[in-house]
Amino acid sequence: MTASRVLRDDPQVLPATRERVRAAAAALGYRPNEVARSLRLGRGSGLVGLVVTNLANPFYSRLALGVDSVVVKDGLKTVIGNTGQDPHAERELVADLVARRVDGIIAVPAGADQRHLAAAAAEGVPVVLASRPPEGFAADCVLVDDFGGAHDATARLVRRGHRRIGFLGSPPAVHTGTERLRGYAAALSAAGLAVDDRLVRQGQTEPHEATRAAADLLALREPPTALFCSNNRNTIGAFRAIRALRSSGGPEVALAGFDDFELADALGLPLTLVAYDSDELGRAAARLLATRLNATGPGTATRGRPVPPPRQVVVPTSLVEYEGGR
Amino acid sequence: MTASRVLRDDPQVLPATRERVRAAAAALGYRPNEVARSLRLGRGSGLVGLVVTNLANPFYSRLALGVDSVVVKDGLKTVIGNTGQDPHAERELVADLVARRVDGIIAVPAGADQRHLAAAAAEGVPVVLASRPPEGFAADCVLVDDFGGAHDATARLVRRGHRRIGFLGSPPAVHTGTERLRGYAAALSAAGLAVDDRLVRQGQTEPHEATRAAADLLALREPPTALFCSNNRNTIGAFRAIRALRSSGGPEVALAGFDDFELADALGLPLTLVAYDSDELGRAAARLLATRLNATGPGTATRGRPVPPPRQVVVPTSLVEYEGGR
DNA sequence: CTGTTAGCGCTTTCAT
DNA sequence: ATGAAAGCGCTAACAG
Repeated sequence: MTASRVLRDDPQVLPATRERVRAAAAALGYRPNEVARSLRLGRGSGLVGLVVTNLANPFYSRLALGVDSVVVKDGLKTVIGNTGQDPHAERELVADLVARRVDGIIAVPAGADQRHLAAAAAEGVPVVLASRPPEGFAADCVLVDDFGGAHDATARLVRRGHRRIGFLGSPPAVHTGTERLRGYAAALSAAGLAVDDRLVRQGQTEPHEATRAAADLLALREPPTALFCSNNRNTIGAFRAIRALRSSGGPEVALAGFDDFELADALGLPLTLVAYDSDELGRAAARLLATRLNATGPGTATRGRPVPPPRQVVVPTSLVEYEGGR
Repeated sequence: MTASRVLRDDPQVLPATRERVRAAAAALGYRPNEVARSLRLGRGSGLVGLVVTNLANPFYSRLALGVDSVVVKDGLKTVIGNTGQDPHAERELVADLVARRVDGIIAVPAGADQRHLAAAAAEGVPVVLASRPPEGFAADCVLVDDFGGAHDATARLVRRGHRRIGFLGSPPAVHTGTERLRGYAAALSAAGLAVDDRLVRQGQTEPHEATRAAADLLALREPPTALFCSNNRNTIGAFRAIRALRSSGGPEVALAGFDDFELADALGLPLTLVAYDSDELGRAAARLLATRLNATGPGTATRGRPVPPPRQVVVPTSLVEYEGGR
């Protein structure tokens, strides 16, 4: 018992005793069992669950890093679950995190169905959404200015004289993709241009799929003179198609896309990118979670205390130009 | 009690009762508390700790993905801890993972001091090292063929006629860096060339540092005609220095490096890279851990049963050539 | 087949 | 300032 007090820095211990305990603990290499602690304390396990679709995508790894940097400061740890786009895996993962009594969940849901997250929230596990808004339940969330960023990038292409601008994006179920499509469409409308469905290709998740889709667009009878891509996977894929076209003597095609990425300056092609701080996205999500944990007390369902209303943070975007000169 | 049995799929339950329990559980949205389970079972927490220095480096995120893909199949989860090169943070992290009773730890230690990992292993938590061999204690490990890969890449530069080849690498404390330096040196020796210390720069961790170091080498009175870099951060940094030199009318400098990376084919510069399957590195590490968990039983210190000897897996490398044509 | 007892390692409460 | 008792949610071992 006294040992327990010492190791928790309870002041109610005689300094001499404390030292003896400390010495003994050190000698034995003793560390308290965190599993037993969290069981007794009734709080969560001191873990924050992070649910992403693909850690290999730098967007998600930066996000994870941002989350972890804040989470660690609160003495918690991050459990990363990778779902690989599989909705079933995501459901299982979330349920398991809840069973493990994580203190909170930060998720970038893959699809539109968020009932599993709603269930987690209902069981008293605070949920923060990153990059997608909550659907059908209340939760904090951190968004990127998808609409604005896409709008600005597209508008810039228009201002440079492009009238036929293709769109490459993720599957329609992904919120960011559709928001960015909206931004693209709005910029066209504002310029008095119609959205030509034949120039819109949604559904590419990996660069090679995007290369294929871009090549399709560029092979049309009336091909676009510029492409706007809704994420880094599509931009990289489209880049390869454009480069191939150019090296086979075809016309220059302008390229713009959402997400900045490493080596974007080195591709030998002018490139307009919508940049934002993806670490900050993670940090902001973790901060929202921390606030909520402080407000409601970790682990327990809201016990009487007033629940703060859901908050939403929007991370701003900016346009970056890469000259592509060599 | 009966409920407990049902939810554990214990066959000793009347089918009718089982259904009633299942129905009740579903109705209540009941899920067993994993924290309590692991406390009672005495096993670990069903978590595998992964310790890396920088998740934003694609090498580590791929590794993490590989680890997770295998770990999940065994019904476990991965806790990722990012240490940001800080040895102190790494010590704390490992101690904390042990206190959380993770079933095992997979680590890519940042420095040469591995006493914290040895301590974890001594407490009965199986440790698997990735990309560095254990120092001063027994543990399974997965290595890349650092020496061979570096040797082959350097030899190829030599065969192309280069006689002054610079080396850019990580701090000397990093095992891979020194092994790769050895491979570089061996290839030079084999060709009758001496290692010129003025052409060796160790210590760069981030691309911008590598750019600086490469620029230094290229500004020497007798500059190298080729550079070999011991990891992707250095290769990318060196690339920028070489590109800058070229665009200011300087000579062409050949570039080779360890680690393949996305867009390496798109840099407009010929590039020789040492490629290997970094997902496989993670998967292999996780498999080693799984084997050991099956052998010793999770959580408990080796209780009498014979402990299998440490195993070592080496992931092979291959050379990849990127033409860099535009 | 189902229920009772006991205890995993810790901490809160209540003595002393 | 220290210790004894009880219990967090679960399950192994033993009844019934």
